[in-house]
Amino acid sequence: MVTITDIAQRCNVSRATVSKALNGHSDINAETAAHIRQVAKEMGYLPNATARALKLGRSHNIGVLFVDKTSSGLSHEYFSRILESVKQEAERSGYDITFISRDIGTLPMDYYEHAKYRNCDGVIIASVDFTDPAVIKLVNSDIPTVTLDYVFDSRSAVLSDNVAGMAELVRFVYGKGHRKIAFIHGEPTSVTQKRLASFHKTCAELGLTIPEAYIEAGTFHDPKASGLATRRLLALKDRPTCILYPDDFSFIGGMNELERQGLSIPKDMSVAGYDGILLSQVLRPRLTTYRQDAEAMGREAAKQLVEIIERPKEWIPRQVMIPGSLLTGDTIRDIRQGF
Amino acid sequence: MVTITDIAQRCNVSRATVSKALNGHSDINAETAAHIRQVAKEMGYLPNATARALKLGRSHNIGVLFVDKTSSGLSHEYFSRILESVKQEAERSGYDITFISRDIGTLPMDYYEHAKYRNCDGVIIASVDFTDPAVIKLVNSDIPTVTLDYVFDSRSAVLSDNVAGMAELVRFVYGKGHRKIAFIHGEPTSVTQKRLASFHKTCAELGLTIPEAYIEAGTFHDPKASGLATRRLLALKDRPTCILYPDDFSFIGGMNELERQGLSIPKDMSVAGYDGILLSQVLRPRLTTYRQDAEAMGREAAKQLVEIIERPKEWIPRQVMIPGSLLTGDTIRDIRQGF
DNA sequence: TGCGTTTTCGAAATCGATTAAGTAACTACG
DNA sequence: CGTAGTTACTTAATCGATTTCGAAAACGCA
Repeated sequence: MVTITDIAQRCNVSRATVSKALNGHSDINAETAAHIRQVAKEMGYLPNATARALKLGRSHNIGVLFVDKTSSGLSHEYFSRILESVKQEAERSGYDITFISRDIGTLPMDYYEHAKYRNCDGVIIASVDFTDPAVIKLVNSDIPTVTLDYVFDSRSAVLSDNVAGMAELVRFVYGKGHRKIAFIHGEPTSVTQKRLASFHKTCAELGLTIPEAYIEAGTFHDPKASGLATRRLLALKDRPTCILYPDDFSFIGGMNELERQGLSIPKDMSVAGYDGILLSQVLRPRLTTYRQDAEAMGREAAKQLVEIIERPKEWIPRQVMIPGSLLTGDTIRDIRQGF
Repeated sequence: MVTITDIAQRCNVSRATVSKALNGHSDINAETAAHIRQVAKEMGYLPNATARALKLGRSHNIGVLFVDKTSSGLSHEYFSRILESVKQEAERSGYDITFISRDIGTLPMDYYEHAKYRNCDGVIIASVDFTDPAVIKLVNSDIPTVTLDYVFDSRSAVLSDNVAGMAELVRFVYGKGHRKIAFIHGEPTSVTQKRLASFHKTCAELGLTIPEAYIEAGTFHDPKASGLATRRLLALKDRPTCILYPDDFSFIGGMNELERQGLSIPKDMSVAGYDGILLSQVLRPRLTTYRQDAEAMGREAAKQLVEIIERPKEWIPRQVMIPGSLLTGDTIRDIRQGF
């Protein structure tokens, strides 16, 4: 590896001069600087990120904290899209991405310690149990963090607009004439809480009274749970005409159950998902769903974090709400009178 | 952050002694070492990975190279499973994972330069265009690499056993009485080449003559292409009784086309996928497919790489073949006489 | 006691880069 | 001409850890 010392010898200047020339300091003669840069290029010089990090106390490395659980980790398209987007935006600003987890090697570390150990300049947190003490410790530490879909006091967060999304979905369904709308929700997370509240609020605004039985507890990313919930809904005396699922993937369970009972979508039952993953748009009929803008979320999270890292003085914690968009699909039947 | 110097002062010993005590060198008195370790723990000492990396020339950081294309990057479950598995195994050995890409920040870098810049001890390469000069440069460099599903000379590789997988799939289908088996394959990659060759070889061994028209060119992870290929197959005078798809996800396109033509699976057409992603096993009927053991592949790749990094002398390039397993599913109809 | 050996620890160099402080040499100006 | 200011560069310290070499102390044995 060619180092700054090699260049210095070759140019008959000190290492300091090379460093300054390469970093564009003003106290180096323009010609000298140009020559040094030229030689550096010829020799194929690359700065050593490690040495730089040690000296500057900045690693230009961003940690990402995603859970490992198969259920909602990288296997979930929503999160893999976010990750990809975070990565791209971070790289545009000169940052690399490193995964943060517990227990690196034999030493037991918590998330904070791992991030410190790796000198991460900041951490992006998504898809974790936000009540985990280790997560809370990290968020309350000296390391800048940005969370996704969860707000911590005095910390920046990027949020998918679940309230608007659910409202839009319900209004769309209502617009197609549906009055009996069931909702299978996910685990009791803050996301679920928001969607549920928005569901109730929107229904109330529309003058709908939703029976208790139309609200079913399911699980994110779990077709089996959705299948069972669907079965319970179909067993009701007064069946809903439309079922909203926790997410697109778990809808598959509902799809199977409907098929099993000989009901066709959307003729006999209207359905909608949430997320707008690739699968939802290749199914036929195309699934009506609300697409979360994972790309924008990842991008925004990375931007926010870089901002905190590079301009800590002027930084003020912000919660950025990212809107999604309705994918109308073909799974909501129009049951208005006269249609 | 508490450094080795802090501990040294607190213990009234030199930094050298602390370092040695912490690393278990033999020239430190057992009691002294124990005391130092005790104090280090009390003070919450964590080694600085950056400083260590600079001095030792080893970063304990593994780069992973995945393409960014939406088609087959992280959004593909096969690769996200591999990544997760690589990460877990790497962490067990004390390594972290960093993404490698071109152009970090403003400086244009190729993969090799990026890996060098970050002092990666090794790189795991998957899901890329293996003919890309930048990839080839990396593979032929001084940086240890392990490739997935592709072999470079004098380099270690971990391979999914596509030959055995396809053979097993074909034999299973044959065992159910099918003689007219069509195969929609993916892009002309080495994986496709192997599956195709294995398909032909197995058919020959079974005494089957497969008409040219039964071999269709599709695209991985692309339901649309599979849908079109399916349509062409269904338009044949002498239709196949079974269609093998490039992968589980792209099968969705075939599923839609069959549905559109009023054909039911497996009554009117038998089908099989490849990969064994979650989706395949929540569909009803359950998809017959060959599950690639992505977890084992990621684990093995990480193990191999750590081996190269830590024991470069005794290392010999190896190609490890990872077997998968047939998921019989319910999409192959038994059409044997008398059944 | 004397000399070689072992044990235990420290001083100092090192990894590659950055930067504060210092130093020539040169310029400007009254 | 002398002083102040500018320009262009160097010296040396520094980041946090590791390691070679050396040295003092303790020990062993005749």
